[in-house]
Amino acid sequence: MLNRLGHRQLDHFRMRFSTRDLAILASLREHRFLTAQQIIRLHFYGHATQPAGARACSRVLERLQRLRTIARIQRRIGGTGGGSTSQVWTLDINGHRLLTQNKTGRSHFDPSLTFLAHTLAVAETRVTLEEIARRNSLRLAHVEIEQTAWRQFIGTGGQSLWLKPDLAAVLSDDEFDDRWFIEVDLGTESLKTLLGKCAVYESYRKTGKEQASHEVFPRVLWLTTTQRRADQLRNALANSRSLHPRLFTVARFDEIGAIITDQPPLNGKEERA
DNA sequence: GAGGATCGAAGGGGACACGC
DNA sequence: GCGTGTCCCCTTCGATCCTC
Repeated sequence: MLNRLGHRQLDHFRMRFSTRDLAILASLREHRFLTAQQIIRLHFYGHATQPAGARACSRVLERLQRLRTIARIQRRIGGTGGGSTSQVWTLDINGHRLLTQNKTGRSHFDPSLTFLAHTLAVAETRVTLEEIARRNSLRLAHVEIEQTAWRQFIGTGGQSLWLKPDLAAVLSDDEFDDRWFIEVDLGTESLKTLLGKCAVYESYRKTGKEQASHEVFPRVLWLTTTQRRADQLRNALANSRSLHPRLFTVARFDEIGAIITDQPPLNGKEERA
């Protein structure tokens, strides 16, 4: 295992890294944490068989770990079925330095289970969007994760407010762009909190700021883990008098494909010039 | 209900071939 | 020599079934 690399060593390794190596590091920087399974789905999907891709991925991750560009975190997130506990990876000290050119770099930390679960759920949504795009001849033209997706605006009272989507995405085909703000709900917050977030979306929509840049306001997709939770949120939105009824779509995680490919646009799809 | 047996999915390692 | 692709086999571990 290597220790922290010096500048010359960093340059040497940067030149030796393949495009895919750097893409894996970039994905880890973007999402902070990814399971091995998500890395396979993002970067090793073109192999003859799924196990071949998994094996190739495993070797690449081991190599990157030896160079201290990535690290395995101790905590594992369980899935369904035996052996499905997936290893969770994050950038290590040399990975940060390679990508950011900074002098110090930083080592990874062991996150709380709640934080990790939410971060991985957001990553899972992004990976799923990539797969939907591949399957439907679409392009995930633009994607912003958490902080990069946040929007600052001035509220009606003149106060500075932040809209904080978990993910902002643009799916494109030859003619149209579909814009989405996506919120990942793991059932850890109250319905009141969720409706509060919806109200922030409504306030932001009324500023016209997003429409001025892209002509349309993105549809807001709430992804929930259970049908019960989806129904509760849907009912709460329907009973609200202050929220635009067609602005919000609520669905379970496993419905995202149908929602993304079938959903009619809010104000008409944005046609590119 | 508790504990053991079995099943199945996924991870991991060895080996070989191939290309650069 | 090194990285990569593939196949094969073993191990691990949660879910499920079965027996008591």
